Amino acid sequence: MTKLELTGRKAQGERTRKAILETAVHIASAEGLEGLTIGRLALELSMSKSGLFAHFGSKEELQVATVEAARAIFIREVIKPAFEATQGLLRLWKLCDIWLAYVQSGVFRGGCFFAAVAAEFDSRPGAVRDRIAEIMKEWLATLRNAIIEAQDAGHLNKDIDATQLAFEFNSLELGANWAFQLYSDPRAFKRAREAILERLSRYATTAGGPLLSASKTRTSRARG
Amino acid sequence: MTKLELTGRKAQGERTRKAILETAVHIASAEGLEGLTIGRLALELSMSKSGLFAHFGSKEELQVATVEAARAIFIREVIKPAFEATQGLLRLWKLCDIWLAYVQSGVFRGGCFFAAVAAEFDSRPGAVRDRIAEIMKEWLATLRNAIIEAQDAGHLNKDIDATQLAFEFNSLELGANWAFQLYSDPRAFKRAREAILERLSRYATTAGGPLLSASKTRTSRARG
DNA sequence: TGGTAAAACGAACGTTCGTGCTATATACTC
DNA sequence: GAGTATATAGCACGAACGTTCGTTTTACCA
Repeated sequence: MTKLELTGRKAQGERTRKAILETAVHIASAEGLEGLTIGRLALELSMSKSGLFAHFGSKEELQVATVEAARAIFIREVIKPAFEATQGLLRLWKLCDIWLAYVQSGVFRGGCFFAAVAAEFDSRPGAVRDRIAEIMKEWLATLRNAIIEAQDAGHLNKDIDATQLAFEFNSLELGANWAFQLYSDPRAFKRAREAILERLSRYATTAGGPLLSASKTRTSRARG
Repeated sequence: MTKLELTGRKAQGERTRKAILETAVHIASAEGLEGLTIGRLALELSMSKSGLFAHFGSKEELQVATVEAARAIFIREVIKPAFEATQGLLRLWKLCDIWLAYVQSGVFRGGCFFAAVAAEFDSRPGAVRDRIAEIMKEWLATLRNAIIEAQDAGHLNKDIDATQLAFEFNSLELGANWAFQLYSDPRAFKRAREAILERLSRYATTAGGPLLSASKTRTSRARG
């Protein structure tokens, strides 16, 4: 019930907090969670530093909240759409394809939020780093699960190592993000897709193959 | 001649500069080029901020010099050792294997220097970003060249796309670096090696195959 | 309409940042 | 040993950082 009420004394604060975090995610994806300064954030939102600060209590809390907000966006924009596909090879492919499309779309100036902040915090112990590591592990586990489900559905060869393949797909996605951010070259996404599809089709059973080629043309049409 | 003289009025300054940059590379690999502050650097080297600052003139120049120093280390520790191998499949494998071993060795607290600073500066235009992009392009070109040489030597199938394969290898290396920095899991290197070797052996001709298996056992023995 | 709690503000705190300016210490040349 | 260029130090600056404080505005409820 408390989640649904849009008015009330506490409602305005909640709305402001949401607006702050939305801007925070955008800034942080480009300038990092440390480059995300409270003054800069306040300026962008036309509010006072102190008024903004009161919503969080410390910079670290702001950073953690920003990470959490980015996770919600990621789930909404990538995970959920991919999970509309039926479990199996198609969903696995959708997870990768939508991830790449989302990064390429340029919704965030800095590309993948988590790739950016993971590199920033991987040598900086604390609550922020811990949460980032958890969330990226979630993502890796989601990939791995999708692989196993595709195996269980009979779409994918059963004797491939799901952890290994998830690692490879994740690496290719990170590689595409890296190349696009540094060279603005959209061919990086094509290369990542090609590499992923090559593996999928090589490991696909006769039952899984058709699923894949159907998805491939559909995606191309949507992008072209 | 000027390069060889180790004494002279200008010599001391050169030596200090070198010492500064060596420390700078270590700090920057972990805390980033922006987290690399002049005060912190001076403290670590037991010298004054202004005395240190005089060697560079601006923070940006210090950052560029640090990037240059990291490049020199990378060439000395990865490129040169790999180029001792004969041109062809072996050298290609060495480039990847030594890169992974170097990151795994933990010489830098923050893992691959360039992976770290590329993520930090990819949305920050300027001389630093430009130099980082150039150097990483050099690395990608080195990989691509090694692939083409392996093809020319008859070790590798001629109809594979060298640019595509270089992208995939680079991605797997970045992925291993990412996983190791975030989870301290050395299995990430094993996974990257496995993925690279799988591709190499699949694309290897009958002439190239033996080269690879010889190198594989040699590396395993060296690491065990 | 008056009371009240939440929300936002403005000003200031102590630090640290990069960057000047000026002076001193060092080491080489003549 | 005097002269000189180089290398380092000391000190101060303006700006920005995260954070705290007391106050004012806003919006709901009785």
